[in-house]
Amino acid sequence: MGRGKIEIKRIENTSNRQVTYSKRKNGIIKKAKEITVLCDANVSLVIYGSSGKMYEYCSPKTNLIDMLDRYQRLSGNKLWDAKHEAGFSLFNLQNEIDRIKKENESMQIELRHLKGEDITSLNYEELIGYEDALENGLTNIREKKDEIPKIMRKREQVLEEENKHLMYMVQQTEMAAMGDYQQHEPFSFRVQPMQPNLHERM
Amino acid sequence: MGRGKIEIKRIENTSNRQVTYSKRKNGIIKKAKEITVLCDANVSLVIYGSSGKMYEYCSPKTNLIDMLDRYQRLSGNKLWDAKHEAGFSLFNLQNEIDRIKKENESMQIELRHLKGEDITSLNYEELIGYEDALENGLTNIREKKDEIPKIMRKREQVLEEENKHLMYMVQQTEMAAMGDYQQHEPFSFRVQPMQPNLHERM
DNA sequence: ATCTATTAATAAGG
DNA sequence: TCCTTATTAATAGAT
Repeated sequence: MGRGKIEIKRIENTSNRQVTYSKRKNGIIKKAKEITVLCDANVSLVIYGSSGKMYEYCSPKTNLIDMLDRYQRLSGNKLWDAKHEAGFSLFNLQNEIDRIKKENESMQIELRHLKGEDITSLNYEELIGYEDALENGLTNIREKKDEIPKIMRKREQVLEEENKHLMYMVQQTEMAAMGDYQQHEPFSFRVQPMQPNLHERM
Repeated sequence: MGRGKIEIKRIENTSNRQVTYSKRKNGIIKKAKEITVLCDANVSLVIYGSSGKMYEYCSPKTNLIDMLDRYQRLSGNKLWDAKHEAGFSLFNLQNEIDRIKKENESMQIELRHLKGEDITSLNYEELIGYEDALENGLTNIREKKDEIPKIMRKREQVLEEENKHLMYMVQQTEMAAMGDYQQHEPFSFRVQPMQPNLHERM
């Protein structure tokens, strides 16, 4: 439908392709809106081209979640498998959500168990397993915790030494200033810290 | 584009609406496929009408997850907010996924911390917190664990008593059978267990 | 972006 | 649903 017929294959001329993309994109969106109004249909449409900009349309009064739910209800996995060749993807998205939710749930349960909640349903072996895990965790945590006083002591020592060094520098500078009345900013030099990388977490 | 011009408003005649829906649906899907091929575009399209059947198209080599990711990257939340009036929904779905993923991640971290892994970044207060949680969990788990031998002993006792009772019943029955040679199935009665609901988990 | 010749979509009818 | 066809709508190429 234009000055000439075109074959449906990739338009090699970049600017022609861009122009056609823009025109046809608008056309599709218009059609989507029209079918929505004319036929009480629900449409969800997302387009992006090589330019990168993405456009979307979703008919009012619905959203993709509803559409997914509806799709799930209306089509079994078998139908889905049959349609897979089209490159459909909504199902994958739902699958991902399901997968994450399941993961979530099992982690929640494990967390509760580790905290000693909801453990009525656990058998002896499971209880032993959690006990071991907790003991192990406790050992690790306590090891780390007990390290901290040592680190603090070390840090204190380093700070003390740095302090001494600074005191010495200050004294030296004051002495120098005493002998030089031209000096207006007696303490303007930069003292390099002796241990600049002492940043262990506490 | 037809025998007459039509206004873009709901077609009240049901069968006309159905027919138009079907034709236009095919038209949109065709257009979607065409723009995909002609312009290297990516299109995701879902349609359903009042009939209930749902159709979808998604261009090859992409899927909705990729499209969502791309959308997220290309458009800030502000753009999203501005577009909200359209009834768009993909964002909601992505938000849900993000939310669950975040939840997931923080649980994974908490689990690792409880197991004493990746604790280098924890400060003293956090370490104390985990220590308390672990001690508490350990107490609960051990309490439950220690209950089990008691339950087992109790169950053993009950079984022993039940055994005695059964022995007695068997003796009685054998005696009765001795005095009655017509009896062909001497042990065919049902012995009721004394404590039918002893099903505590082990 | 706008124009317009031409093709494509489709409304109405069978 | 499919076919036909008159008519409108979309758009390819040019400006």
